[in-house]
Amino acid sequence: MVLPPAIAILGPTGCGKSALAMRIAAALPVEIISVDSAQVYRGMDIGTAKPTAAERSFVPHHLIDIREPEQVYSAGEFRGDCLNLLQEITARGRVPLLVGGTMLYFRALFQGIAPLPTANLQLRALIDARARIAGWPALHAELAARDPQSAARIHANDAQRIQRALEVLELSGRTLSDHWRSSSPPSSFCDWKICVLQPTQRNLLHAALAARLDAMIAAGFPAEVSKLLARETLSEKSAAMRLVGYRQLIAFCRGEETLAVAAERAVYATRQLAKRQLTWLRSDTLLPDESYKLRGDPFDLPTMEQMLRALIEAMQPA
RNA sequence: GCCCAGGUAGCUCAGUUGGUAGAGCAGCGGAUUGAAAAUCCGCGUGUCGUUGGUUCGAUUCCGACCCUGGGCA
Repeated sequence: MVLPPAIAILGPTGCGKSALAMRIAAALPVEIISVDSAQVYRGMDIGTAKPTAAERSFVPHHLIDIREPEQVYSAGEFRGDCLNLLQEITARGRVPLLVGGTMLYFRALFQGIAPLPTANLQLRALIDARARIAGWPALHAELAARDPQSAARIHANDAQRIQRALEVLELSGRTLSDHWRSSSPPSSFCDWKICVLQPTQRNLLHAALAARLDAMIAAGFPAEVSKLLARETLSEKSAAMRLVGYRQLIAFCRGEETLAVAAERAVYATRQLAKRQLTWLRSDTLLPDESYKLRGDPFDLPTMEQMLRALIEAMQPA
């Protein structure tokens, strides 16, 4: 599959991806596709650092506010939605600009993803119940008997992946490894420009993240969490309520912790998220070919200016 | 000034009946296929406050001093 020309910006949380995107939008006719598993949720604006109303009216944004917090979204759905949007935006004569930090979504787009059965909440509840009695290592042993390849790859403590592997077995009668063999092929994106924002000084990123959380709290983040907690349909175990910041502020909203302590733990969680994102950026399984990449340190302003100019020049219609 | 309790990893603390020490959190590295801001794995040398004494050997016992908290004046 050959994808139409596009620009992608990927980098850890809080490193200025959106700001760079807005500067590109000021110079090129783009539409933004959010590659962010948290910004899909309606009503979760402050804590997910969603683009402002002004930014969203200045340039069209896609894949933001497409789910209620009770619902789920997935890498597979993202791939489908994104491929459709790439076609539509290109047909409108504009350039798709992908911006985000959910690296699994980027990989699903760049490398393809196997056509697997979708999540089945009933079946998951069933597997959870069995795990409570027998323990996850026992279910891992069961997986080892039915799908040795996946069991060898998945750690006995990794409940989430053991559950998924068993779920796929039950729903399709085939092993995960078997599905992977019929994986959709990697896309070809030779006309793409991929900007990788990779901070070289971790302390600068950490300072930016702490400052950003303070700003979020000043902007009413705790009230946003309270409002979500008041929804009777929303479980604290749901994916949305486990998001960085939200999960930690719940303790404050229930009066179990001071704001200072909850905020400190939220900053820890944010730093750990950024670290995992940086691990993805260093991995060579994310993008197949180094040649499409423009790498830069977002805290090194001259480098960023240079990158921006090179990018706009490259995408300028001939 | 006197009395008491402390001083051990970046933080909170455990421990060593004398053979130079380990948890949680933080941090760092890695994995990552419909929950991915999720989930999981790996990584622990630090003047054991300082200094003298006893001892083959002291972070541990004894003395002095310094610092912190509490109490009494």
